[in-house]
Amino acid sequence: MTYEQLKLNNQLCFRLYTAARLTVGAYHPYLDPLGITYPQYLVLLVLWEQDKQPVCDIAKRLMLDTNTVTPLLQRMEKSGLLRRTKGKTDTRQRIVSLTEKGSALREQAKHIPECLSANILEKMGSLEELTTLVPALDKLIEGLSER
Amino acid sequence: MTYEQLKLNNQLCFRLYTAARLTVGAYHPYLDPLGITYPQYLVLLVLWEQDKQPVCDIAKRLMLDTNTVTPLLQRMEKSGLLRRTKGKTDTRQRIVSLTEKGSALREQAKHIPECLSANILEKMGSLEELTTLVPALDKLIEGLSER
DNA sequence: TATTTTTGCATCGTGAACGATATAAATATG
DNA sequence: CATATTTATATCGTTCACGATGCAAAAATA
Repeated sequence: MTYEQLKLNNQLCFRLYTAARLTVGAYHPYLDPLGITYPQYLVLLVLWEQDKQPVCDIAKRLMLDTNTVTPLLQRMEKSGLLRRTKGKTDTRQRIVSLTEKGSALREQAKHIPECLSANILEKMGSLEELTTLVPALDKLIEGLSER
Repeated sequence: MTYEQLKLNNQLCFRLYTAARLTVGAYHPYLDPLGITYPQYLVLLVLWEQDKQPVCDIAKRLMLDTNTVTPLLQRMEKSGLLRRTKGKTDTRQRIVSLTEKGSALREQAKHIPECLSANILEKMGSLEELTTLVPALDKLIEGLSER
């Protein structure tokens, strides 16, 4: 019995960790001109789908905790992408809503997904294998996220 | 033509990003008792395979830059897991070698991969789908990492 | 050999992630 | 109604990830 399983190349998690890092990196050429980071882009995706959400709903959607999301939102408020107002029914809540600037970015971001697909397609030859990733990742995420 | 592609649920990268986070998180119960983080575990995996490597080789192996790896190694040196000595043939290099403590951790870490597999198996029912991830992730990583 | 370029490592600053902890408001329970 | 618990958010500290930059040693080139 050796240490075979302790070899880096046998580790699924390292692949996920690396693939995620590199994929986020592939967004840089498209997000830099908009002046936003990838996590900020994710927040915008959520708000573009539905504006005016409390912090906890955004956090749930991104599967992050508020201690990650709150500072993220504060930075985004500072850069004028959104506003954080006190909730009316529940005064503990902070309702996050897009500013004009935040809303307008949607139009500029519209083509990012296809740009990225094209980019990856060019580098990989085919997107076939990537689509097979989706259900497996979903199952993994579901398994690891249940309490 | 709508903003369909801008929906969070249609984003592969978000899945990768989330799956990676959650999987790293699944290591916590096993790494915390050893007093190391996941990136530190990765460094140890590399050094356990081959001791006494220059910083750049470790960085290459982990597909990270030295500006990430150097502080990581400095912290690990501080906690007594490794040493960083000046290279003899090439004095620019810093040769990283395991200490007694760093080497000894290997025995304790030996069962982590199978613990994690068992853990995930329990939560997902089957590991079948996960093995299909490996070749797709490898191809993605290769595509995104070429210069 | 002298000069240029590249390489290996380090430092700095910023933005995340996340554990731990705090606080006030809402809700549940006695 | 009073008290206990939960919930929504925030703050703090540590560790990463990474762009930008600096520096000295090695390698390449003139």
